[in-house]
Amino acid sequence: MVCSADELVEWRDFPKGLRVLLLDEDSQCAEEIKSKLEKMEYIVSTFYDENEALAALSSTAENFHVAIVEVNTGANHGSYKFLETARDLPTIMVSNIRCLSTMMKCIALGAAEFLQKPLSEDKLKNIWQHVVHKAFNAGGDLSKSLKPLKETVASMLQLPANEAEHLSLKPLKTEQTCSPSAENEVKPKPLVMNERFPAPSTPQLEQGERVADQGDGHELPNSSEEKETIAKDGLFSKLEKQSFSESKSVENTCDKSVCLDAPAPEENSSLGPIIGAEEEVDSAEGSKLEEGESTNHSTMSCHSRKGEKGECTSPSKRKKGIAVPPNPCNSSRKKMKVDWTPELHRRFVQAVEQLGIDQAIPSRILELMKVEGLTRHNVASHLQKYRIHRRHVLPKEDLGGRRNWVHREPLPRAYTNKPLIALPPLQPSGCPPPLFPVWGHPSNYATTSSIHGWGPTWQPRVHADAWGCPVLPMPGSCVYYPQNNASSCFGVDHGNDSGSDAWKNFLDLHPAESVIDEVVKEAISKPWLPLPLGLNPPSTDSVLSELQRQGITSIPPPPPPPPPHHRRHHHNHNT
DNA sequence: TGTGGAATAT
DNA sequence: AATATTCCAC
Repeated sequence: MVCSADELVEWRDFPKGLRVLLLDEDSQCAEEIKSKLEKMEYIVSTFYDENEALAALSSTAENFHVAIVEVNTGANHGSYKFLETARDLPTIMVSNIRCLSTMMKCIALGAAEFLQKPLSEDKLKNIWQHVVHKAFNAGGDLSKSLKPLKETVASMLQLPANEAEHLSLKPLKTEQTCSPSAENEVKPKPLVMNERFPAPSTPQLEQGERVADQGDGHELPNSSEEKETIAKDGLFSKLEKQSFSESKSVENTCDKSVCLDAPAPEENSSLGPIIGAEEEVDSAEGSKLEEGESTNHSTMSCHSRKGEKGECTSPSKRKKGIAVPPNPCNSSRKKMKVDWTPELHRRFVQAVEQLGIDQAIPSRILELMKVEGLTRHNVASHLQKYRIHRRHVLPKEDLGGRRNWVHREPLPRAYTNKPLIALPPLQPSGCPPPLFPVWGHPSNYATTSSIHGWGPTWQPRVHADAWGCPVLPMPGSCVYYPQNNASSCFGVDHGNDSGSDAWKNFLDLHPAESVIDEVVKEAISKPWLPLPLGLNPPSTDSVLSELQRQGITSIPPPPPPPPPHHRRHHHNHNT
């Protein structure tokens, strides 16, 4: 793995401070291992008796980051006991024996790895990987010693902690929970942490190493025995102390990200992929929103801001020059960018419909949407676009004489496509909708991001609302369009899916009632706008008759002609 | 103050 | 292009 100088500087004494619980009945052996570990600046606590070890563990569980336990065929049931007890401590089994079943058992019981003695320095040196792996892949029950570790590592990698959070274990799991029927099918490929932090032992060691029986190692960023002289605290020690005293190790993250980010494609080994996030660290107002919005990581993705590769700390960006201590914890957290997935958007549209286009204001929409973590700003922003789209697209389409949404060109495949996944019904008043999995990570659908349905080609079929995925008249359930199927919230996809013609027709002929409602409302409030049903000529008469047919007879006096909004104008406050 | 919205920034 | 931010009249 190629590391730049900066990187090396940053990580050179990385494993330093990692606390290792060493359990080996053979004191000789234990000493040996301990000595090696200490040479690498791991902090070792040796136990010759398993109960002792367990006792120590239970009293100060969080004091260890990793355990190395010796197994021998003999009376070692203890080893298993330890293994079974210390579940959340990454445990590496070591042994002289080569017994597949023993190995198997250890692994099955949760051992992080099974190493064959003798232990090479390389093997020992890299045990930190298990710690990191555990930190990022363990469930919610992260031991206290691992949490700070995780945060810091994430920080150093410019990986928003919260992102790391949901990337790790439970990542896009949500999907299953909310859409029971969403089986296997085309589910969005979850961006799992594993992809980023492959289990230490096996595959990921592409750098070659660590298969239980071979004893070799590879060079890691910290390949530095000679660096022992460095006075700096090891990362681990820093971590646990939570003494994020902005020691440069933290601040430098930016530079690091730069250098890590830059590397050639092929070299993106374990670190490569992780570093996707560059973002200026503006702690100040960043953290402001943080609390409020970061609450639901499951919903929002934390994208990094594009662009600014290197200038993470560009001073020019900071407001008022208020120097905020770069707390590693938030320093890497960014404002999250809401990804308006089809589901989220659908919710939005539904809320808008429910309120009526005229009553639809951010705060109310937000309320109706019941999406935890979503902010009024998010909604406002979306609403703005939504309105713009309506204003621009709808009328325009109308000009063509016939509505585009009437003649079906490219049929929004999302509505007709096979991978429809039924979701539990939306309860307008019920519990907040389960959040959807994928609005998470850019990388999840990087390839589809461009298709957000805004293109000129996009034509809602049922008018509904140009934008929206109309709420389909599916009794009791809605549809969720897996994001990876190249149709984002607007479900644009122009394939011809013959198999779903019936469905298409159904939709064409039976717009959802909510859609109709909306159409009616809009027709009432904005008679000057083209009638949306698309089935009628856009003449006033038609509109009126349609309305009457719907039982609506009272029509408010036409408000002054269009000029929609526009009030004061604006001066530039650019840059 | 806080909110809705348009204008702008990223 | 999609979102976030900023700005400003209420």
